[in-house]
Amino acid sequence: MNGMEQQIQAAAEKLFLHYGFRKTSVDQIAREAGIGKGTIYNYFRNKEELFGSCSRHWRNLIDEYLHKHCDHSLEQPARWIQKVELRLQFIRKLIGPSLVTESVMKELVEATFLLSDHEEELLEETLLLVEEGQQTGSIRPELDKLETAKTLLQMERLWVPRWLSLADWETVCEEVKQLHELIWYGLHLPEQTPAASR
Amino acid sequence: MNGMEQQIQAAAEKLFLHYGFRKTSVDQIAREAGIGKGTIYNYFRNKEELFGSCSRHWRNLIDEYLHKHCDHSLEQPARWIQKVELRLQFIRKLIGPSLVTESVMKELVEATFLLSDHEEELLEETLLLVEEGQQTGSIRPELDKLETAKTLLQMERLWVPRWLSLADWETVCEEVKQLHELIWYGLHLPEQTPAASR
Amino acid sequence: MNGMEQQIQAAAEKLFLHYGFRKTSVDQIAREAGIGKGTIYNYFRNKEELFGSCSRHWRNLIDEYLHKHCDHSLEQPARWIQKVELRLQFIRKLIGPSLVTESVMKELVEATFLLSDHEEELLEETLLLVEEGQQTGSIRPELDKLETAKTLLQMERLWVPRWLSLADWETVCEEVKQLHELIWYGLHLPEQTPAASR
Amino acid sequence: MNGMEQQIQAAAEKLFLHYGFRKTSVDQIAREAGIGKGTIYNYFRNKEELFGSCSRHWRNLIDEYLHKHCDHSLEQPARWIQKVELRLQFIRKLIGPSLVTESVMKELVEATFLLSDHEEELLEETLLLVEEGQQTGSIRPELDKLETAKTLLQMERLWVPRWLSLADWETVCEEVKQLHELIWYGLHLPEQTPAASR
DNA sequence: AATGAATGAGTGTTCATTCAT
DNA sequence: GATGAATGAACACTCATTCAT
Repeated sequence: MNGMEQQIQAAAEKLFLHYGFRKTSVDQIAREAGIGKGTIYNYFRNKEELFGSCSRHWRNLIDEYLHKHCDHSLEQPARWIQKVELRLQFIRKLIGPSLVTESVMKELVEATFLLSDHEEELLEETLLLVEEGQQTGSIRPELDKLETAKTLLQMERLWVPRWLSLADWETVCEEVKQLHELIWYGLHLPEQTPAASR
Repeated sequence: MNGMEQQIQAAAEKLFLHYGFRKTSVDQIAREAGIGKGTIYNYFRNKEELFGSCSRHWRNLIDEYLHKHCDHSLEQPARWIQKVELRLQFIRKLIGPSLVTESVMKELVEATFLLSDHEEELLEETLLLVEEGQQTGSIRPELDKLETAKTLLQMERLWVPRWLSLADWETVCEEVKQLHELIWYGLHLPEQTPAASR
Repeated sequence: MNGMEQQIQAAAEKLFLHYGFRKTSVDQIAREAGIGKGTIYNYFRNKEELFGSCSRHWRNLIDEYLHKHCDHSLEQPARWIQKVELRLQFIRKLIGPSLVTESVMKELVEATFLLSDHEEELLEETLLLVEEGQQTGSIRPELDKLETAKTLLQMERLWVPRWLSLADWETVCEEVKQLHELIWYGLHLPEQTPAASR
Repeated sequence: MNGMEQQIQAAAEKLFLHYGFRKTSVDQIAREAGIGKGTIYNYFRNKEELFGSCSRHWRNLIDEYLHKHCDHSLEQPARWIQKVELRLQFIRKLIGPSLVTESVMKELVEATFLLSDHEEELLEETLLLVEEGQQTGSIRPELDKLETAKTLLQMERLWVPRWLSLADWETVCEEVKQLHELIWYGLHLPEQTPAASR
């Protein structure tokens, strides 16, 4: 990836992160990058592909960031919560201090999550988490592994745009904690354990 | 609200429900309503406001429907699940038999849930639900009422568009059940009750 | 057809006749008509349809003109030649005094000739001409009617753009005469009548 | 003409013959030639001039081919017909087995025929043909040599693109035959020879 | 009040040509 | 001489909004 491609992508990322895919025009990107409009099309087949490239970049950055900052000694569910928070933190950094609407966030999260080659990977990862939890006795063994993993993944995917659109980081942390407590321990009083939920 | 206003809104609702906000043009609405395009602007400041009015109407319809069909004798969490399912059912009815994409659904759900004047009301309702659960002993007393209610509300809001966009009603019910089981009983093994979750 | 539609079409015709379809932009037409670009699309689905409407108009004008000016008392081949000349004359009037390139002319002639509903009509007309010639003894009876008619039609279609692109009307008439003399009497010396043409 | 110039032109010819002038991009040509885009502009002022050069080349090739294959012992009009067919045959070879649209053909034929410096030459050639016909008694002596030659030349020029765009070679031959029969013997019954056509 | 014709800024994309290296 | 990245004018088409009638 040469300098110009990076220059274009940098401009595109900045604008996509602030205005989303639809509300960012190719003209805007060219202007932001300080280049001619046609130049963009020397590096990217079209607007969608440019966005795709940005998404992939974001995903990679997130992966790196998580890899670097995850504390693998943490027990579940703390480790999972940590991961969610790190992810959120990083995307926030990516966006910078300016505000972003929830709908823009949805576009972005969908983009980074929905990369088809990534989806399976994410699911696998979540599946491992569930299995580990069941082996170490922290997750109920009667839960269907795959279904549970899918639900957890979907859950995060649904919440992330909201969290990213909240201005106040403390509120975000509060919500993350709240949600995971709920997911982990449930609403019910423990003594009312179901005989067999499935 | 006079007849013309209703006529416009009825046409708008029909189209918004099928094609979403963006893919419904003002021309289409006028044509559907059998009136001139300009007339719409005598009753609604712009397209967005018209959509807002539709959203409010849908919300009211849903409220009525829930009020009519809720079985108040049900215990928690069955009652909550029932409510979610009723809501889904009703929106499905509203849309009719034709298929709707997930993105259209997101627009709709966001619209009906995000009405700022509605949010509080919904929260209050959910709060009552939590309090009741705690009083009857089905929800852990140590959970913060408000935070829990917020989380539950948000949860539904996030999942609903997904559920509405699934073609197969059985899959929907499966997912609803799955999610609520999770929320209710949590992931963890009951014997590992947290000493103090907050 | 109301005034605005005429206004648009008039502007479009003027420009199409001078610059051809491809080199006339929708912006240009709007500017020429003194209206907004979008207005054009209220009356014509797209640029092609607008061109189609122009073509149809031209064809009708030509038909009218021919109908009015044809001297039906003329014998063949004088009558056919007259028709060709009248057609040329009229298109010239349509275009006005300015010069037009041959390629533009080709576009135009193709457009007016190739209107699918018109093609058959033209062929039929030419066929009648051939039949009449054969009956009155002015056209060789051994010629295949249909093939001959097709050839004649094709011939005119191929020559017209050339004639229309010539600046000098006298040259045009000379060429028309020349061609038709050729077609009528052929190159060969009459005494060498073919026993069998091949 | 050095090697690079030839290399460029070869690539250009190949592409122009398949896709026509407009649908062949300079990028394509450079890629086909395996050189940089800018290099083309070191040898040809612009795309049009490059096309002109290609046209001139084709013309020369055709001339050579005709020179080599013409059977000079043939009588008129058979010789002229032969020439037309040879020309068509060669252009077909030039293009190769792939299909080409009529519009591409028009571009090509126009290009090869319209080269202004070539026109005179072609005319001269045709003139000789007419003169010879008149001397040998196969062409009516009262016809104006120059005018007749011009008409014949133009005739071929106009028909060739059509013939080249027909997929079926038999149909082509049929049409060629049909046209030349017409040109040679005319439509009229020989006994009605005009006293003085001019 | 009702109209709907008119608007024009905005969209993504193409490609012949230029020019710094 | 050779390069190919950079260019930007040009293209057809859309649609929420306005405003004269």
